[in-house]
Amino acid sequence: MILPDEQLRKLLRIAITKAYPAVKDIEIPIEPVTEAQFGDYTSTVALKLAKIVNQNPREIATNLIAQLGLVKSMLEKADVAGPGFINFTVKPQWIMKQVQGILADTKFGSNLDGKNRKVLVEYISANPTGPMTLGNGRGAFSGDTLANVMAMNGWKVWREYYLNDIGNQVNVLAESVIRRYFQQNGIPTEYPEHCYQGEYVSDLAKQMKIDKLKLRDMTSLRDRIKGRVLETMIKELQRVVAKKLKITFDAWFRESTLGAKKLDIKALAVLESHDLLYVKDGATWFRTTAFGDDKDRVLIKTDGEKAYFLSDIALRYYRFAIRKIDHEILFLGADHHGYIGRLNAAMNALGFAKKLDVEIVQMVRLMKDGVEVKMSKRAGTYVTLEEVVDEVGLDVARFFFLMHRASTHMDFDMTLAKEKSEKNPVFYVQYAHARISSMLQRVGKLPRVVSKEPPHTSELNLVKTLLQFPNVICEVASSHETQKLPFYATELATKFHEFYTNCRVIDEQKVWAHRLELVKATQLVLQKTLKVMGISAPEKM
RNA sequence: GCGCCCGUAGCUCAAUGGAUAGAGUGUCUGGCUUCGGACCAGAAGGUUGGGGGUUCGACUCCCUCCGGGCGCACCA
Repeated sequence: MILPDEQLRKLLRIAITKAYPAVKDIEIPIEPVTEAQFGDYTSTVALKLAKIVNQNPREIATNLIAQLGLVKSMLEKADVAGPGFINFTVKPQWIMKQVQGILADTKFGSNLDGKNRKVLVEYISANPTGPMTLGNGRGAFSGDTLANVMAMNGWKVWREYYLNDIGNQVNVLAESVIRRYFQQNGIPTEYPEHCYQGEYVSDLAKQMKIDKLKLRDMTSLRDRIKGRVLETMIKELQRVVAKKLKITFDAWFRESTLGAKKLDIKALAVLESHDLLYVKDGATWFRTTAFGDDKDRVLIKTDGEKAYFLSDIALRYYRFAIRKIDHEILFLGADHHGYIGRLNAAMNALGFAKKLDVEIVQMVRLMKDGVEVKMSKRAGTYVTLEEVVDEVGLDVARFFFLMHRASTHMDFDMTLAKEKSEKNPVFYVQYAHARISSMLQRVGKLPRVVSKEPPHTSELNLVKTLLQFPNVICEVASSHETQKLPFYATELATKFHEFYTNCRVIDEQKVWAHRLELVKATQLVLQKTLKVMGISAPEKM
């Protein structure tokens, strides 16, 4: 089906070609208008043209309207307003007719912009050294939702969780477990600062069976149990992701795989071939400053161990050179934002510039009764994501996190979230869906009747909101701003509730046919909106 | 000190450089004999942190100051 804004854009493009043949490839913005006095849709294209053709924008708008041609089936009128807006008033019958289109189009909202290219979305990727935090949750829901949206945009989506299963952190975790175990079994030991402080370490220690007779030094003890500890932690992460967050990944990719496949060596060779490596103070450095980074970075440490950054380079080499991924979207916690510079340097060096988008997910400040709770994995003061989801419910948690732009700092007040759970906007949206389901059930085999009344404003507004859905999906896909979805869902629910209040669908013992269609279309779009956010659309509440 | 993010209604947050800055929540006032009142209608609430600049037009872009968060490792 053809959307109204597409249609209007097409008309304007023709008008521009006629009136201003010299102008090529100008972007034509079309926006829906909420205030009735300005019509249904508006365009600022005359204002944009003013700079190009050096002419009064109102004059341009008048010229363009004169060239609009015959579109009697759709347009009521087009007029100039303000500094040079072109306001379109669309015929009510035309708007109402689009409901059929929505119902007939099983792929309504989807498009083929992605051209079946491969996009890899990496999100969460919380380290297996502790429970997932609220910040992880934010990235989880954003990433998962954006992946859904990209799929609707015709991309082949691959969801990946990158698991840092090697490195010093694993040793620290194992040491923490051992020391806790000692404490639990009356073996004198200290518990140093660098060890993980959280309760979960004690739980892990209780699960571990450490053979006391073979106690030697910390290092050998550590090496003996760290594999088991790590796998326990990974299983725990996977349990929460699958069972609590209900998120499915295409792969849980382990950092250790990179070494096993010798990808780090291959990536190094690429950098070497571009003369981007040098040795200083016994370490191997990558000249990232050549790509605008603050300083060069070490890839191989003096002790011969690989630095963490090398893994990330190898990972990109794997994804782009071997797996031939077309694009990557990486969700990173804000505490890693300093990392973007060197990641981009790596992408440039490997020849994959601009193929990586890094989305920074800002910290979540946890509040309780209006007071901030300082959270630290290391200090062991935090509320886990699992606790929050259990407390407020997955739908509430997802909607709440998605409502906020990922780049903004946000407060999450546990007390408030619990208190307001009945009034949470997600219920408002779900209620609209439940209401529809109930209506459709009631309709049954009641006789359908056709109305000759002109459509009510609430009906028109509802249809216009439905017609916005494909645009919302496009906007989210290109901007990566997932908060547009919950806002759209709320608006759609509002428009439906208004319609419901003002227009009867089931009247006495008969059903108004065109309104029934509208209700069905609304249900369809509501379901799609909720589904893309990963939120349920209940029949009853 | 340097870099990134943020500052919008009492609170939590929206707003491709466009018309009178909007929602939810909280406060106040109304609305069900009939499709689900977890709803609807209305009121009040703002110098968009301050000050400059660019523009026909700035919450949005640039400069500066103030306030808050986070980074600045041969840790991961």
